[in-house]
Amino acid sequence: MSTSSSASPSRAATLTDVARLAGVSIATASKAINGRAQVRAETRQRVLEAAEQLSFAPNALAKSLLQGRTGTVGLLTSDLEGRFSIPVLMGAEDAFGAGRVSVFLCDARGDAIREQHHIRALLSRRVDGLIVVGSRTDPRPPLEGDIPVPVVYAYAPSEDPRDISITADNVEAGRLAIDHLLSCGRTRIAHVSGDVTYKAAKDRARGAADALADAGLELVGGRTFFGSWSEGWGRGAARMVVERHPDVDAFFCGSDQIARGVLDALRELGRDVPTDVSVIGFDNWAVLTTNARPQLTSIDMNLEQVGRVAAKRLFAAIEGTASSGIEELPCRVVTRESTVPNG
Amino acid sequence: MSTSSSASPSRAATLTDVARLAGVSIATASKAINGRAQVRAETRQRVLEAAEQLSFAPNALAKSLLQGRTGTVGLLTSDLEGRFSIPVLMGAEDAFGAGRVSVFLCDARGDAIREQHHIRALLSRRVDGLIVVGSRTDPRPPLEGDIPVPVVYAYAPSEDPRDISITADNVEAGRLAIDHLLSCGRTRIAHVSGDVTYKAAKDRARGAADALADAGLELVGGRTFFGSWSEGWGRGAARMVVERHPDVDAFFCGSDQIARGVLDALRELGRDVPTDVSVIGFDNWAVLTTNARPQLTSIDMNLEQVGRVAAKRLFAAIEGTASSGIEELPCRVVTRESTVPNG
DNA sequence: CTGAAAGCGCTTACAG
DNA sequence: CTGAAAGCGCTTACAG
Repeated sequence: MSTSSSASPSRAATLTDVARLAGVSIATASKAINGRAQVRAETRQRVLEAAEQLSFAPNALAKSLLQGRTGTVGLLTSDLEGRFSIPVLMGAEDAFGAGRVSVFLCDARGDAIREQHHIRALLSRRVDGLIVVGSRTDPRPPLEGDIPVPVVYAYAPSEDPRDISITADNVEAGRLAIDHLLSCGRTRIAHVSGDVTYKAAKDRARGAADALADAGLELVGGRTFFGSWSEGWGRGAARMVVERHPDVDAFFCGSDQIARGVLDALRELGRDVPTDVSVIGFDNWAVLTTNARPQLTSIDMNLEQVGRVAAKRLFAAIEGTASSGIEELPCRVVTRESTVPNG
Repeated sequence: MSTSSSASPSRAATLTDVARLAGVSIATASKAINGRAQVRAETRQRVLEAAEQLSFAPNALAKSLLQGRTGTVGLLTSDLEGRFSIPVLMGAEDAFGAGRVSVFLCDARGDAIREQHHIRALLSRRVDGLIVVGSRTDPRPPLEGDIPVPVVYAYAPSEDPRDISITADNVEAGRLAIDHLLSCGRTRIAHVSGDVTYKAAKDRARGAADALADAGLELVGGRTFFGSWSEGWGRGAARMVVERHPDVDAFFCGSDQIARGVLDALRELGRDVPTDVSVIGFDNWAVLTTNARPQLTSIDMNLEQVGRVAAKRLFAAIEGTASSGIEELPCRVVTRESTVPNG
């Protein structure tokens, strides 16, 4: 069907080419192609056929130059290999709509110089706006310098309350996790989490403590066990908790990696999940949750939704309808085999 | 330090603004800013100061329109959430250099219509070239239609030998894995891999068989055990292999997920890794390899390098220096605790 | 209904 | 060394 030969790319056709082939002026060709009313049907037909025949794709650069809008946005991240940027990016791409808005992706790799280079380049290319994605929920310094277009911060909010920031509600997520475990009939709940310097870790712990307090309970051990975001820490912490608090009946883990470690330790200690102990993870990272034994219940931060909302807010800001401040979006529980009601 | 207020974005300055402020013509301003020789030093200084003061960023759209080159490329993927696109993308971004070339990222989500929309949009934006990233090494149909710019296929090669494709050498990777196990003194080697419909799975198996044959050996069980790319399959396959072939002393796994399953099964069967049995995975996916017990030796496909080379080939093609055909890049062994020499 | 002309922001010969 | 003019590809009033 396709007779394409990528071996011999031809010069892109211009409106002048189309007009010439159709035997009209470029003004008329322009109107015909853009569906303006004042064109005779027969003429429009002739122009469209010429355009088709030449595979005419209107030069967006020329259009943008006239209209002062490019229909492009820049997406700045420092965490491409991490698992935060990608869902946000997909959500944003989704919200913009395929082809309507094009996204420049830039990874600064945590390097401030590199970030400056990228910002300069993006502004030169006249992006209509910028989305800045971070990998931690700790507020970050706003972009430096005079940015003549709207900026939205996704996942990692800006320190400046006048900026627009979209992130996940980690306090509420902590509550969700505990409420889920409570609804499974658990009351002796331990919270094993990661690096305490992360705001996300502290927020989840606070939400968990609040939810337990509301139920007249408290965490096993009286506090959150902070450590690192690793399976190894999960294993060690689980062993310690079981030894000191043999009546523990549930673990709320600060990440799926920690949860995997907890699951392994519990199996080796002869505690059945979910019969004896329920386990809930965090992040809902498929490669970890679906391969776990048993499959892992986890909290999903709906990062694609964060991206989608960020894109919408950016749109609104471009249109001049400015919101501002930090908007915290809800997380959700994804139930799998590691937690069951009244287990 | 930064007095920026992202709350009040100002209109982007133009060359006319700079020229006016410096008291020169826009032609002179242009020359001064672009380092052309024919400008008096004092004049140049004045122009540069004006530009600085106005945060002047030259309009790349206007420049591109003149020069017929945009300094942008499109990166088309269908596998953003997967683990193949991101490293390739990072490598490409790396090769292009921060700010010199900007990358439009488009995720088609496996939808042909969506892909067409993205291609149209990218061509409208006059990208200088296209990189198409796939998640499987099975050759894929080339992009449809008349693409007036060079295209490079990364990881997933094009079916058309006239196209430029860069991928990883999975046959050689199979040899590398076996050679590593042989050099650890292993001779009873099993190969547990994933979905047999993947060319990558078949290629790795072929390389493994070839390397063993060169050493006068063959795979334990006389063949590769194909299954799925999951931990569950790794666990089941390992149990089966150990039962039928108790003298097995090494596992070459088709993915790190499979390897994690194999490690778990071996531990539960009381086989020590790496003393009794060596295990090598594939993909070198950090979250799996570094959290494994013991840490997992794995094959790294150097996907960033694939991206870097793809970017270079695209550059060359844009400059008119066309290469063509499939270029297969070497993989490498990343040694960790799960394999040791003469264990 | 159709087309000549101006202009978006820039660069590049070409005069002065 | 400096500047007026043409032109990249398009759209949009404005005449005809």
